[in-house]
Amino acid sequence: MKQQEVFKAMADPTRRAILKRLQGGSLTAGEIGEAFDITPASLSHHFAVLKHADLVRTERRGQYIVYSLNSTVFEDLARMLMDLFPAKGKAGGK
Amino acid sequence: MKQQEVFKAMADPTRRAILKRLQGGSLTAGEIGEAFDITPASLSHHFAVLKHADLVRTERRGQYIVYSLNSTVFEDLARMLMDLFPAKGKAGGK
DNA sequence: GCAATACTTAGAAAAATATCTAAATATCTA
DNA sequence: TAGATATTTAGATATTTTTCTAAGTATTGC
Repeated sequence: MKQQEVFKAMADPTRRAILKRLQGGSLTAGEIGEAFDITPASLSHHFAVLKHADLVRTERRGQYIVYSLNSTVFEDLARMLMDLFPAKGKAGGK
Repeated sequence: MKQQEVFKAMADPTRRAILKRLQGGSLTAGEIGEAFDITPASLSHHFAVLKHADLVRTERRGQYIVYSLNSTVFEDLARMLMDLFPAKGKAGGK
């Protein structure tokens, strides 16, 4: 996991909202964009950041591009966080 | 939890390194600073961001100011992430 | 092939962030 | 109280990020 890229990606509220929209399942770029008051170009930039962080996956379907969540990275991130703070009850910790 | 503040705080590598240093226990601002090639003023700015996100707690001890982790927020953040991605195995999810 | 649709890339402007120097505040100790 | 140490605040500058407009690429359907 590229930690820096992932955290940077998560730091923007628009991007977090995009991820949230994808919770329900895959959507095309256009479908995602409907929810935001932002140009397609700006949206595309956000997609690029999310993709670079490997938080989303893409697949072309005809003239559409379909985005979906990459749950794996979320799991890694959550694990990383759990690792970052000292376990209070348990002995664990890397 | 102020989600936006927390994510923004975590997005900077220096701040994540500060948090990491605090895993071992409380440290004074100066002790933390030893590890970084950055002025006390800049460091202080990072402390302010971390404090604002409630990721660290402070306590004055004489002329020193002692910083320590606030594990609670890390737990909240980890939970939030688990919530953000669709549970694959379990049925859960808010 | 040509026009329409969906999306991305390039380049510029605006806004936010990180860093610095200088000065201020708080506390200790002589 | 004065001087030294620890840290923060203020204000300026440099860098990064977000957003936009305009132009480019890919695909569909006539």
